[in-house]
Order: sequence, then structure tokens, then C-alpha cells
Amino acid sequence: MTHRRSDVLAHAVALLDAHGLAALTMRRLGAELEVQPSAIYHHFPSKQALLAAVADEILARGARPRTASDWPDRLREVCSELRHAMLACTDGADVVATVWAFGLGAAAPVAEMEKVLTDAEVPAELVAVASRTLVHYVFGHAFEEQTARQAVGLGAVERSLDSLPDFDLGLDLVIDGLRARLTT
Amino acid sequence: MTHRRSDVLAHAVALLDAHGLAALTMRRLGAELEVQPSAIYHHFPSKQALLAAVADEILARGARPRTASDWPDRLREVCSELRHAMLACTDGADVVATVWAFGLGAAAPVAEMEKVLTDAEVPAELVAVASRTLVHYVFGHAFEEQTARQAVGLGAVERSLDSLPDFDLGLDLVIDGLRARLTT
DNA sequence: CGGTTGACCTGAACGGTGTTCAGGTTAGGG
DNA sequence: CCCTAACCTGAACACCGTTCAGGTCAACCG
Repeated sequence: MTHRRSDVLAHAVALLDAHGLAALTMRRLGAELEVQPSAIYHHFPSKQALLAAVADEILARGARPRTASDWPDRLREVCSELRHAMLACTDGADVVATVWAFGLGAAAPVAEMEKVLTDAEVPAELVAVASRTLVHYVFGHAFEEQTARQAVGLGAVERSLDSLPDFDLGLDLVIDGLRARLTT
Repeated sequence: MTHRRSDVLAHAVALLDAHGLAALTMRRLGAELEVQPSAIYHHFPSKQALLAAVADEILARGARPRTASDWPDRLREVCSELRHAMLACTDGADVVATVWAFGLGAAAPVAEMEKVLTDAEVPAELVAVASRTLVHYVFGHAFEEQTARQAVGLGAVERSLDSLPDFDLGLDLVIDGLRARLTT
């Protein structure tokens, strides 16, 4: 019963989605694949590397088509996709934010934000600061939302409903600040 | 050789500061106190509770006098103090941000931001969003800066010098966004 | 003065964790 | 037909947080 790297990755994402980050253990993942834990190290050099691949997979699964034309809406599209991709998977925000912070992966969203801002002819020093400010906001908001949701348990329907306008409002705060700095 | 709760906490902070979060182990902390690991559970019910106390201690040690009068500068003071308190301790950003996200402590900075904005007669729904946006930014920025600094090793002097204007610029982005929304 | 209470600690154990390593199996290509 | 490379085994290593029954000792009270 041999597996490929993609099999291991798929089972890891499924395990994360079903039982959370605490359950994503080399031993448990091995059991899921009906394989010894050490066998996983033939496909990934470490658990960190596995988590980096999981983070990229989470982002890839949340991909959506781009339709906006002006830079504020394009920025909103990227941030919204990033947020939904993370929230769609148990502990997704934790995994993606950690992997990104350590520079091991999940770099695509920031790269796209930088491209959007560069295309809009934003000054170079503002491009870096603005995209990092935005990604910090999205990560922080999503992580807090996901943490609070699982802290309450399962009866958090009402709170998840009024969290979207909350997110959009904070996002517009940053975008408006950037816009104000551009017109000057 | 009996200890008080404050002794344990002080040794925990010292251990964190000297060798980082990975070294802050119940066993190692016990060894530092010349005590069995289980003895720590007489002072703190769990490691999470210990970390929460450590986070509050980190913030308390970074306290500075307040001098600003208008709300943007008061906000800058709070954010700057928070940032410096975290950066002054190894893995301080990680500890404080995690404790805050789980609602176990480190609530003072956000509470103070909310008070500053409320005093400035900012609408209630904006107070919550703005202070959370700011704290997300400060946590994200500090965590990234600290992670990058220890990734490089020790020769990161030049990078830490040009990180301050970077921080202030991103902060002004959010503050400007908030200001723009108030005049409307 | 004796007794009791409570703070503080011991030492061992439980059930996990990521990771390493020497060696075994098996399918495919020269 | 053999050999290489992919894939896996099974045991071990060095840790981790946490629990628990029991032990010590100072302080307080009748």
C-alpha cells in the first residue's frame, strides 16, 4: 500500500479539516494512511514542511476568479479570498499565518497584493508597507474569529453572521488610509 | 527552599528572555527553581495560565508614561508601548499575541485603545473595529519582525533600525483611514 | 505545650510528541 | 536478470504537559 506525496498531503488536509490542528499528528496521520509515522518522512523532511504544504493547499483550494478592475476592489478580492480560504478549514488561519510568518510558504496573497499596488503605480515604499498591513489585518481578524468560534463551541451562528461586515469595515479603514496618502 | 508565585513567574520570564519560548518548559523551569516540575502546578493550574501571567508581566514591564493629548498621538503611544514591550523579550510577540487571542490575558492595551477612541467621541461601532484593527496590526508587525530577526540570527542590527519608520508608517495608514471616516 | 492546618514539595508514572536509523520489501528499467 | 530507487517497518531516543499519593515543615490555635 504505497502512497505518493499528494496522498499524504490530501490526508493531512482532511485530518486537519475534520479534527483540527491538535489532531494533525505524525502518528495519527500515519494511522490514517495505514503506515508507520516514520514513513511520512520519506515524503516530507519535517512536520513544518508538511504544514507549509498544507497551508499552500488551503490557499489553493480557496482560489476564486478575479473580476474587479480598480485597485481597491482588487485588494478587497484578494483579502476576501484569503479570509474565506482560511475560515473554510479548521484551524486554517492558525496554520496559514504561522507558515507565512516563518517564511515557509503562503506567500502568494502578499505577492498578489504587491502586484495590484505596483500596477496602480503606488510608490514602492508604500507598496510593501500597505500589503503587509493588510495581510496582518486579515490574518489577525481571521485567527481571532476562528478562535472565538471554536471557544464558544458550535452555537456561534449569530456571531459568524455579523463578522463579515466587521471584516469589511476594518479593511476599508486601511484602504481609505492608503487612498488618503495617495491623493496627497 | 520554598518559592512564591511571584518567584516562579520571575524565573519564567527570565527563562523566556534568555532562551526563548521553546526553552520555557515545565521541566526546565523546575530545574531553574531547583524543584520538581510538578511543584509548579501548586502555583499555576496549567502552563497556559503561567503563560498568561508571563504575557501580562511582559506588558507591565514595558509601561511608559502618557504625555500625548489628541487621540491620534495617544493611540500611537499605546501602540508603540505595546510593540516595544513585546520586542524587549525573546518571543514576546508570540506569547502576548497568543495569550490575547485565546482571551486569557493581555487585554489592557485593547481596553486602553477603546477608551481613547471613546473619549474622542468616535461612534461605538467604529471603536471596536478600529482598536481591533490596530491591535491586529501591532501584533502582526511585531511577530513578523521578531521572527525575521531570529531567523537571520544575531546580525540584524540594520534591519531593526529601518523597521521603526516602517511600523509608524503602517500605523499612520490605519489612523488616517479612521480620521477620514470621522470627518465624513 | 500539643495538635492541626495549609503551603509547598517529592518522585514516579501516564500517555503522548517529533524525529532518527538500520534494515526490509517491491516495482521498473537497462 | 539484476540493480536501483522508492517506499516502508519497527524500535528506539529524548523530550513534553499533567496527575497523584504521599511527605515535610512552618504557623497558628486551643
